[in-house]
Amino acid sequence: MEAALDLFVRQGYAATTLDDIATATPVSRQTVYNHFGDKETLFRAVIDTHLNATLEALHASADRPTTSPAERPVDAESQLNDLARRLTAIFLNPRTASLRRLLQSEGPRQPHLLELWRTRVAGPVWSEVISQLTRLTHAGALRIDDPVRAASQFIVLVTGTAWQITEAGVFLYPPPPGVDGEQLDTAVRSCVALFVRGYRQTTQ
Amino acid sequence: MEAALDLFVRQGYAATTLDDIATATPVSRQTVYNHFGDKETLFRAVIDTHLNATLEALHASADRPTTSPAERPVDAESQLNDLARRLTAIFLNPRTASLRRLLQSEGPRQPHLLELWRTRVAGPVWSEVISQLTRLTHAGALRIDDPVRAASQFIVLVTGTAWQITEAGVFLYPPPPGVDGEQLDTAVRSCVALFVRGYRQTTQ
DNA sequence: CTAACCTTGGACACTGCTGTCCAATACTCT
DNA sequence: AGAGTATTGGACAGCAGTGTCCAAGGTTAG
Repeated sequence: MEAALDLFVRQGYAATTLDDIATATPVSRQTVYNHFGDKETLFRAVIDTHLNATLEALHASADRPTTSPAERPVDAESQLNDLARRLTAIFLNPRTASLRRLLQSEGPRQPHLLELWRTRVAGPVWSEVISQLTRLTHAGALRIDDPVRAASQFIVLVTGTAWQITEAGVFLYPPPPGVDGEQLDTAVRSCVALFVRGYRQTTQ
Repeated sequence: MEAALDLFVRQGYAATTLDDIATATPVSRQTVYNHFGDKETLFRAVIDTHLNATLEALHASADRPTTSPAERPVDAESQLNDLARRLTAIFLNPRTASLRRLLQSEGPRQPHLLELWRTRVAGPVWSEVISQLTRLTHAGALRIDDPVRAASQFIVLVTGTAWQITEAGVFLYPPPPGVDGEQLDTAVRSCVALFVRGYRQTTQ
């Protein structure tokens, strides 16, 4: 299954043959047909499986931080750094990243898959960011008029930067810089710092 | 040619047949073969053509703002708003957007195309942003220690927001909101405002 | 008008992929 | 060990797409 996902991601649905999958896998082509009957069905099963795995990882990650609630000092920057770290972790998780790429290339022809992604993955992430930001605003640590917009900016900053540094190679100027965890961390932290500075004193 | 680009973008290279292209086009399949001889050659020609068009548009856009040089008041926010507007214009230009999507899906198998994009499109954009930021820093309007990082953040904020609002549909929570020029403009301006607030007083 | 050239559509060989069938083999469970 | 089940590889039909060929029209220029 991971092999299938990998091939679909790297070569696209149309260009991936069942022979490719079979040879990259401990099972034979015939067995694949026995199980799924169809290339299309296999494809959906692959997506489904990995989407569910992503969802579980997401929920597991969502449960963790709630354990240390609002009692601790409202240091906006450090809290947002935590949030940003979680965001990048989700974003860069190999499974999630592959799934994202696959949906991006093959999604337009699978609208219900996009819908699933939106409601089950993007939705929770957004609402978590929004709720954290409003909480920090109510606590007086930030001053945010439009939490949705601020959340959008936060997400764009953090994930965009993570994307740039890792998969970046594709479009950005400094050619593939060799993924460096430390470098990524400081870059993300710098984004959070920018965000906090921008939303600390003055209003929109 | 536009039709071919469109089909390649929407269906991917492998899934697009020459019959598709021929029927979407005023010429016949045979004529396509007479001109290009090969599907692969056609593909490269398509990319090449549109990449050159993108380059021309880019240079045309790059020439314009240089005409009003550094004499005018150093109002960081308005100048960066101009820059951001140009960035989004380039980013959302239909030709450029299609090309970007195509390179993203089909790029890994065409490394030299990626190289071209990097050096001829991404490179100039980055260096322009960097030079503007350093200029504003020297003029005392901003305080930026690491212009490359700041440029990265600026680009991520602006283009990421533009992407979210337009093509977004794909991944983000609020489903396709119907592209609204005004809405986009205020969102981008809000990003610039955030950036300026973040880089105005303090350092990092 | 005529000659050279280009386009068109239809036919076609060839290739590679999907999906099926089957007989041989390996595995599992009791 | 033995019955039932799953897996394997090989062969194969059907299909779709690429690239070629060609003969019939169209177009352009002298």
